[in-house]
Amino acid sequence: MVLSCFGVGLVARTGSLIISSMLLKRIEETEQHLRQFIAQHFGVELKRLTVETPPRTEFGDLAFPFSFELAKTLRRSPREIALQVAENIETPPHVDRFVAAGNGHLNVFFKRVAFFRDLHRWLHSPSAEPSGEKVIVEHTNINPNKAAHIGHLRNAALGDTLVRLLRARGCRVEVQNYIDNTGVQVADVVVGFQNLRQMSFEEIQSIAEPFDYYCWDLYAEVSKWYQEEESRLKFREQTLQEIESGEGPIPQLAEYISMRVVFAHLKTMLRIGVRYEVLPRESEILSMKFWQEAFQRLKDKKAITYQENGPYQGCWTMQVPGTNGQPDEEKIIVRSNGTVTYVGKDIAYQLWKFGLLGKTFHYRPLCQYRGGEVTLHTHGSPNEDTVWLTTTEPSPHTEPDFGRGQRVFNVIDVRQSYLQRVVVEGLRRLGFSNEADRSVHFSYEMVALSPACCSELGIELSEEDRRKPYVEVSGRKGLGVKADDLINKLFEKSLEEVNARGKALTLKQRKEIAQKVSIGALRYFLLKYTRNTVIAFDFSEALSFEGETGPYLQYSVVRAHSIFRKLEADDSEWNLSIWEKECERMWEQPNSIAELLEDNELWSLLLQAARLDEAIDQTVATLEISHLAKHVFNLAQQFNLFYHKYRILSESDPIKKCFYLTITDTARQGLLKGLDLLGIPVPERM
RNA sequence: GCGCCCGUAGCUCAGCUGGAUAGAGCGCCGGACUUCGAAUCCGUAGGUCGCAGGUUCGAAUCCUGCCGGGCGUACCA
Repeated sequence: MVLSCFGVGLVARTGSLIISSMLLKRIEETEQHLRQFIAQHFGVELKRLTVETPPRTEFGDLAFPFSFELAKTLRRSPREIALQVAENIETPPHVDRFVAAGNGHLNVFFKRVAFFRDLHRWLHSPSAEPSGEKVIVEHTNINPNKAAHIGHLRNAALGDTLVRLLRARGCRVEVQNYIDNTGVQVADVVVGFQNLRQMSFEEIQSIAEPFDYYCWDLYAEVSKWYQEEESRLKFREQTLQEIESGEGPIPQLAEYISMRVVFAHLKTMLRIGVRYEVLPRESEILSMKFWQEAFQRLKDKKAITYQENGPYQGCWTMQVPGTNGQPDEEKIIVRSNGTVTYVGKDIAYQLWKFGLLGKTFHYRPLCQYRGGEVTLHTHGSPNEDTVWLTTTEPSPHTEPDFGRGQRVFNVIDVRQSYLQRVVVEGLRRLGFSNEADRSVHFSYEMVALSPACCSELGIELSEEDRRKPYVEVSGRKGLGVKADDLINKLFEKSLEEVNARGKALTLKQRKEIAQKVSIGALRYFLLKYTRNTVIAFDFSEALSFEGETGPYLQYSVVRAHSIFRKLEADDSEWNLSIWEKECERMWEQPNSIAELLEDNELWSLLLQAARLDEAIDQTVATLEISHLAKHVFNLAQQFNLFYHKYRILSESDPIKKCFYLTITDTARQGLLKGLDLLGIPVPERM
C-alpha cells in the first residue's frame, strides 16, 4: 500500500509501535464525534468542522464554531445550539468534557493525565520510516560562476527544510541541485579569464582559494567590460557556442571553472547543514539529447509552433495561457538561430524528473560527506553520503535510480514564476496534466539589501537606488553579501559570546558550540519570515542572538539538558534512573498528578508541545515553513516561562519532582524534534 | 499598459480554511542573578490593521475601487 504523505496528517501504520500523531488524531476523532451528533440531532450533514485554538487555555483545548453556521438553518441562536450539544453529547474516551463558551463556541477539554502520558511517549517514539510516494525536491541551483550569496542561502535553507519535513511525513525524498554549467554566466567568467586576465589553464588552476570569490569579482568585472563596449558581447556568443559544441580547450576550461565553483558551493551549503544527492547538469541534458527528445515530442504534439513571420519569425514558440482572463502569450522556446532557451531545457529536465522522457543519465560519485566535511570522491564504494554527478558514460559503480518522482518541488524565487508556468504548461501540452498538477513551484521572495547594509558594505548607490526601500542583490554588479562571509561573521560573533561564558571549556569545544550557534542563528533568521516577505537584509538583525532567534531556541534546550545532566551527576538518592522508575509509577497512579495538571500554565506548555504534529501538518499543507519556526519559538517561550517559575531539582516532594522533570523532558523532546526539522543543531551547553 | 505580491505598534514581522479582548521580537522606560545558566524572565507605554465601499450573525482575513511600494512581463537566466 502506498500512502500519500500529503493527505490528512495520519501516517499511521497499524501494528507498528510508531505513534505517528498525537493531537491530530484526537482532533479528528473529536470532529467526527461531533459531526455524528450534529447529523443525528439536527439532521444536518456537515462536511468538515472548523477547529480553532481558544484564545485562552481556561476556555478549553479545542474550539468548534459550527453553531454559528447552524444558527441560520436551524433558526436558533448559536449559544442555544452550543448549550444543547454540550449538555447532551457523550464524551469520547480522550475527552473530559464539552463546554458551551462565549456566544456559541463549543469547547473541548481533554483528559489531561492520559494526554500527558501519551504525549511523553509520542515524543520519545521513533519517526516513521519513509514509505510513501517518491518526491523530488530541486533546490539551490546556483549558476556555477561565482560565490553563493544570501539569496542562495534562503533558497537552500527553505529547500532543505522542506526536505526534512517531507521525510518526517514519510515521503521518500530525493534532493537534486541542478547545475547550469553551459550557460551565459559561466561563459562570461571564461571570457574574463581569456580576454581580461589572459591567463593560461595552468595559471587558472593555481589560483588560490577561495576560487569562487575570485570569480565573483571577475564576473562583475566582465559585466562592466561588456557595458563599456557593446561589441565585446561577441566574445560571449563565441564562447557560449564553443562550450555547447563540447570540443576543444574552451569547454574544458568551462568545465574546470564550473566544477571548482560547484565544489565551493557544496562546502558552503554543508556549513549550514544542507546536502544533496545528485547534481544533474545541463551539459548532460544537451549531450545526451534530452532536449532533442523533448523537442521532437513538443513538435509531434503540436505543443509549439514554428513562426513563419511576425516579430518571432523563425522561432518555435509555445502558447501560454494568460492569468486572470488575460490573452494568451507566446513564449519563445527555440530561438531563430536554432538554439534552445533555458525554459526549453527545463521542460526536458522536468520530464526526466517524472520519468517521462524515456531516457536517463549515467552517474558517477563526485563527493563524499564525511565528518562534517565534503571531499572529492577518490576511492571506496559509494554510499548514502555520496553526491552523484550526471555523466554520459556508465561508471563502474552501481548507479542509483534517480528521477522518476511522483511529485516534484522546484524551489525557485518568485521572480521566475512566469518561467515556471511555461514549464508546467509544456508538461500539460504534452499530455501529462497529472504530472503538471504535481509539479510545484515552491516560490519565495528575494533577499535584498537594506540601505543600512549597503552603507556598511561601502556600496555606493545610484540616485535611483537610494530612493528605494531596499536594493536587489546582483551578481552581475557584484552587489551582495557572500554566504561564506556572513557565516564567518556569525561564527566570530558566536565565538565571542561563547568565550564570554564558557570559561571552563577547551577552545575546540568552544568552537564547536560557536559553530552550532551561528548556524542556528542563520537558519532561524532565514526561515522565520513567510515566503512572500522580501527580506531586506540587515546585519544587526541577522547577527542577533536574543529574542526571536535561533540561539534563543537552542538556549532553552540547553537549559533543559543541563537539568538532566545535573540529575545524572547527582549521587544522592534522587538521580536519573530513579526519575525513570518514578515516571512509570506516576503513569500508573494518575490521581497523583491530576491535581498538578490543573495548573493552566503547565498544561498549555504541554499542549503546545503536542501541537507539533499539527504544526508539521499545517506547514506541509501550506508550504509555509515560517509556521513551524513560529511554533517552535512559542514552545521555547513557554518552556522558559516554566523554567523560570518552577524549581525542579530542588523540589522536595518526589511526586512533584518527577512530574516537573517529565514536563521538562517533554518540552525538550518537542523542541529537539522541531529544531531538527528546521535543521538547527543543538549544543550540549552554550 | 497588463499580471503577481506587499501595506498591521517607533522598527522588523506573525495572525492557520472569516470567529472570542489583533499578537511576537527589537527599541524605549521600570524591575528580577548568594538560587536548575540573565543568550533568560516580569511589568509599563505604544495600533483609525493604507483609504473608501460591499458581502456576512461576525472581516486584519473574502469581493470591488482607489492610494502607495516591490517584482515580473527579453530571440537573458
